[in-house]
Amino acid sequence: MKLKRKFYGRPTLDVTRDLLGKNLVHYIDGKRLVGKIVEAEAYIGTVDKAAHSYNNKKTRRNEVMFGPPGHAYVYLIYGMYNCINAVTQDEGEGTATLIRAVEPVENIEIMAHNRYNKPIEELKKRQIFNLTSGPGKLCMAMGITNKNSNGMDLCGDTLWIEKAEENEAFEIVETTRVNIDYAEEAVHFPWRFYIKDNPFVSQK
DNA sequence: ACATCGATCTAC
DNA sequence: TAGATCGATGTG
Repeated sequence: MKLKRKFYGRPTLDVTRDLLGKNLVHYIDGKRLVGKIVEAEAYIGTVDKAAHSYNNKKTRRNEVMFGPPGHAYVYLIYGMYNCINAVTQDEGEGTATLIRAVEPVENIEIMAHNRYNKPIEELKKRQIFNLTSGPGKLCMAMGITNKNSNGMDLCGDTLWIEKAEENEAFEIVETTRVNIDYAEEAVHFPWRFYIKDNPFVSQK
């Protein structure tokens, strides 16, 4: 069942925690690419020096962050990778959740092709666990780019998040975020959440 | 117009 | 641990 806009229009930390165990779905070329969200981080612009939206700064890149909740903020990073966020809270607040890792659920063989250009049978075990275990990796595996997905309505029919049919119980780990060394005091905010012991959680 | 850099990943 | 790679951003 597809998450509704009301789900996203809540405090960012609640949304971030609650996204764990949900399925990210990209309907592309007539196929559902699906991954279970196992790691996510909150970015809360007003008080967060790690956020693109810090200090209420709107730019052409991050304007989607300031739009209504339930939309995808997808940006290009390091010239070659994409990262996907879900916009949260209320319009104008500049808050979002970065999806950092998923576990492949449907059409993993397409993800293998998107990542390694090889049939899945030829992948080594460590390559399987490397398919979607990071924000850039999962976007590559699921065919999500800044060009095709930035600003996409997550309540539409192309890119969305849905409740899984069933979920094993899991424990949530709450810790500090990754690769934001420049963010001064925000470095210490415990705004990274992941499913304990899940092998698709990103390293470090 | 131009220099800088990044919410990353891979290969060495 | 260094290098890839390029659009967005800030500065002049």
